[in-house]
Amino acid sequence: MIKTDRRNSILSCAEEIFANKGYFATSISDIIQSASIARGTFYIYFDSKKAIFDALVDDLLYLIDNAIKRIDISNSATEPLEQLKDNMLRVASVLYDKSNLTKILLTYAKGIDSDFDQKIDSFYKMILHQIESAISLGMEMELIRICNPKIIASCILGSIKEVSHSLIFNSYSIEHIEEVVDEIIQFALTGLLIK
Amino acid sequence: MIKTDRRNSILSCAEEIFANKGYFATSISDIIQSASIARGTFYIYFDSKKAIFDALVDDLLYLIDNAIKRIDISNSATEPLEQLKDNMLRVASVLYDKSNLTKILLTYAKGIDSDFDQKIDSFYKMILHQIESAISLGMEMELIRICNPKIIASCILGSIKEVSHSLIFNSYSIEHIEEVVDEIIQFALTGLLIK
Amino acid sequence: MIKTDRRNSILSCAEEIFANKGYFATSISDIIQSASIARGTFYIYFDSKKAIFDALVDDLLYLIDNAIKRIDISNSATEPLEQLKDNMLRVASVLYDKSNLTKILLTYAKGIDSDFDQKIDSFYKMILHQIESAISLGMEMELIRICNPKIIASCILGSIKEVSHSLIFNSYSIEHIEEVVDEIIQFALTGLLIK
Amino acid sequence: MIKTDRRNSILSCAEEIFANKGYFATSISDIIQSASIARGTFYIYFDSKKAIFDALVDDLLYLIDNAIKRIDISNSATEPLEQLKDNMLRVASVLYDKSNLTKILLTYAKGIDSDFDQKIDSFYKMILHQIESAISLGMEMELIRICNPKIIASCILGSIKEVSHSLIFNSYSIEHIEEVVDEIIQFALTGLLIK
DNA sequence: GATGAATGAGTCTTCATTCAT
DNA sequence: AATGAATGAAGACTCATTCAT
Repeated sequence: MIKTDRRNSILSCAEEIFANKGYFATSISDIIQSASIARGTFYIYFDSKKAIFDALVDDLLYLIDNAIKRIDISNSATEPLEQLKDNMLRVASVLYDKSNLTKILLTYAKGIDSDFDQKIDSFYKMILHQIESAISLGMEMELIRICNPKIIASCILGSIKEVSHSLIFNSYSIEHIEEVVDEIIQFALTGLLIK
Repeated sequence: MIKTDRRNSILSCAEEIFANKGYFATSISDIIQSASIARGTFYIYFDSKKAIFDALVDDLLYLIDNAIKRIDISNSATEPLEQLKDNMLRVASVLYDKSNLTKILLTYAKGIDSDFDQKIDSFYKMILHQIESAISLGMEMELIRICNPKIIASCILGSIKEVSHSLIFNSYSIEHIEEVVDEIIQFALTGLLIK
Repeated sequence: MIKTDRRNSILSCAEEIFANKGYFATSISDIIQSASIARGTFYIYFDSKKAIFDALVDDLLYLIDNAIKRIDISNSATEPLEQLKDNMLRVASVLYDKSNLTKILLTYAKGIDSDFDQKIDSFYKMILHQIESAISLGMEMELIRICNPKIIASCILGSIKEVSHSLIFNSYSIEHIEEVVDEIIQFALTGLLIK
Repeated sequence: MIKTDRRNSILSCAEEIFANKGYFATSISDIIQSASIARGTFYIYFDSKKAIFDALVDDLLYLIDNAIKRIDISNSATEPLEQLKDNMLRVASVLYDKSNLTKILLTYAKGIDSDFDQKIDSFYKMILHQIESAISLGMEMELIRICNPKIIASCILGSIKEVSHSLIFNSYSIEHIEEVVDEIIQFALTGLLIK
């Protein structure tokens, strides 16, 4: 088997197992059994259990990061709201496509490795920071009411995480995604009260 | 030492360590060292590592559960919104008081034990269900606009989780809590757009 | 079993096995089997395979070091030659007593650990340095002919090592030791030629 | 590449690595990387790791063996002492030329393989025996004083080993070799005492 | 002849749990 | 009740060797 293919095959087996059992409950034995390879073969492709987990998480973080485009507020651009929705749809599509990786990310918990903990932390901080900036900008442009951008950014990130969690662990089908994104945006923009 | 006191002392040591290192990175050695007891003593009070973790999480789940009162819509009661805010403040106060337990709950990850995974899952499902019911009720009473209660319930739970996460891991002081709760409620009720 | 006893028992089993099979061919399994303990028990007493080997070698180096007394050339002291012989007898007695440790030391080879390699190296350098100093002093005192002290120090150390090797691996009995020491001293002092 | 050349190229790479890292710390990976060959290629030329090590050591043992000529005591021959010195110079020259092999031999330790251990052992025993015979002969010819030939043979072998060790690991230059050999011979013949 | 992906036996090490004192 | 020495199952990782291409 070609090296790249084998590597991908191992990655994909590991992905599924990590997603279902979590990092600690997953053993190298689980992975090599699922990938039908020998113990040593695993270590040709990955330096350690940590390393393969890292590779998987990196993949997803990279994809999410790339799915988010900075909102362009020049007049020539499409409506900021439209761009926001596009961003969310792109992210949603990544999370949906890579639902196992998303499970891993959403149920990731401290304690594997401090470098690793920090990487995840930094990633979420970066996302929070982007949301916060967007809110602050909206406030300056008087599109968004006065609020505490830090708290609201957390609300928005939390909403996305939790909804994703709900959907992925209840295996929603892709068709509903746009509806879901709309619902979240609507909620964030206008709240729940009847006007 | 009285049995209950010793048990509590072990619990409280374990709580702090679990909160800071996570379940897997915490060893029985860590706990008995911090509690200044012998290895055997630990097993007099708790059946296993799982058991003490379970006891800790149960504590918090119980407190949170008790902090949430079903909203009373009889005329004699206070405003539903006021009741909602009181609920959130009570929960916030529990989370704040038991910040170590909250850390444990917020960074809990799959893989300790399937019974355990399910317990956490059920707990959140129950919370989601309560929020969902409240929203549905609000819709019936025409206080709340037409929306998908499942999704919105996730948004609200996610908001609360993520904001709590933010606050606890950045050690906010208790004084701000009411402000934070207000901000979340305001966000959920009226959204972000300027009217 | 008392901790110290157990530790010593493990040490002594390991000593024999290391002496006979060498560091690499000795496995932890060999040691625990010989000591009749469980795998985990070994690690209560020693951090690693390296660590127990280190402890053993340290023991011997310490004993050898202590057996060597600096030669006192004040008039009040016994003859330097007598002191030299006493030193050699004391060292010989240590090597004989701890013949397994001596086997380990004499057949030690690079490659276990660079820190470790250096420790052995330093030890021998220190011994060489002491011999060299003694020779230089003898030259100054005009007891010893002009020679290259570095080379001669190596000859003397080499003689001692090789003779020890011969004796230990052919299990000589202790009674001959004084005769052997005398022979070496005689050799070093007057050489082989008939005058 | 011609078969012999490739074989030699592998041998020479292995030689250097074994010399610097020792047998156990040297992996097949180290060798094939240094020799720029594929893993399988190594096994075309050598049956195993042991086998290549064996080949290297054999080389040196053969050269040393050949450098030593039995001392001819017929009247027509040169002085026995001159012959002795020639022997030592020839051996020294081999050790110097093949300093990596010499490093390997000098730091060889038990545990690779019992056949192998025995081969080294036998080699040294053979050398010891030759020295011992020469001494005994010298005693019969009344050139050498009465002594214990076994012990003295060990002293001489040990001296040569240790001095070689010193020189090789401190990278002496070839010019000093004759001086060193003279020093050792002088030491062995006349000892250290001022007459 | 050459390659290098694959193998799997073998090692070290960890740690939750037990139990005699 | 308390102790802590002992346990051993289980896990991660290494590396000499093989073999299909």
